[in-house]
Amino acid sequence: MSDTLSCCRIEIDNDLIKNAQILLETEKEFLSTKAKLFSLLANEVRLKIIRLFLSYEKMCVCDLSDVLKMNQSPISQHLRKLKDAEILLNERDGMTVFYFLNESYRENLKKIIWDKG
Amino acid sequence: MSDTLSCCRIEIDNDLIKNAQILLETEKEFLSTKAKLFSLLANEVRLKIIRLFLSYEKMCVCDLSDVLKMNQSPISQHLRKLKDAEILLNERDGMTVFYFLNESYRENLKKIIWDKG
DNA sequence: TAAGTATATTAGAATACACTAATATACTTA
DNA sequence: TAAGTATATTAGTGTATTCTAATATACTTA
Repeated sequence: MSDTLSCCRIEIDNDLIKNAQILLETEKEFLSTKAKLFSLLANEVRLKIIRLFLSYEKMCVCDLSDVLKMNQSPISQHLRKLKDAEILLNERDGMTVFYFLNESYRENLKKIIWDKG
Repeated sequence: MSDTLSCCRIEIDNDLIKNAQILLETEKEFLSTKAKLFSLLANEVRLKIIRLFLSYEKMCVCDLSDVLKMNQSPISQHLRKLKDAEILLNERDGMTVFYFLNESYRENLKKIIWDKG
């Protein structure tokens, strides 16, 4: 896409175009980070997992596998993504690995998920 | 995936499993709807478009095409998705189609996009 | 009406995603 | 140490997403 205008309209507001570009440039990193967060929440299985951790403090992979009636492998893969994003943390207790919410995300996740809309 | 347990752990909390399943079943539609909303916000181009409409009342396809430096076709396609979800509305003025935010979504979108996290 | 403009739609290609199946790893216990 | 268990990882397949290129539609104006 070139930098030339996409149509030849007369009433083009060049200030609007310029200011809007500056706005997006200013918030570029922020919006990119947000989009990545939303893409994690966009998957129903991951959204369910997060929803569960808003009510249940700790769960192991088996618990989630049983609750969601899914094989262990995809559950592990989803947990990995949530852990990479630091939304979840985990700790090992013997053979069992317990996952739990990173508390610094709790309030924001509650708002994002629960607010009307 | 069968309904049988996914591991043979002793300390399984059957009440937790059952209650968690009931919780998800209760919120099933809600979570599914939310996941769809998040999938719209998960695309950087669409997130930028929504962000723009939080600051600029109305824009036509050309405006967005110029601001985002993208061809008209993908912009139209993204706008279609946002319109289908009723996040955006539009109105035609001659040859120009102006898009604008569905005001009933504004506060929620502001919260979702802007809150910390 | 004919030509021109803004927008919408479609087909197709490249990429990303989420699962299954198989296997690897880390830990426990006989 | 050997066998068993919970979790993690990987390869591969089917599906979904997002773009480009081409074309269709709706409107305007000469």
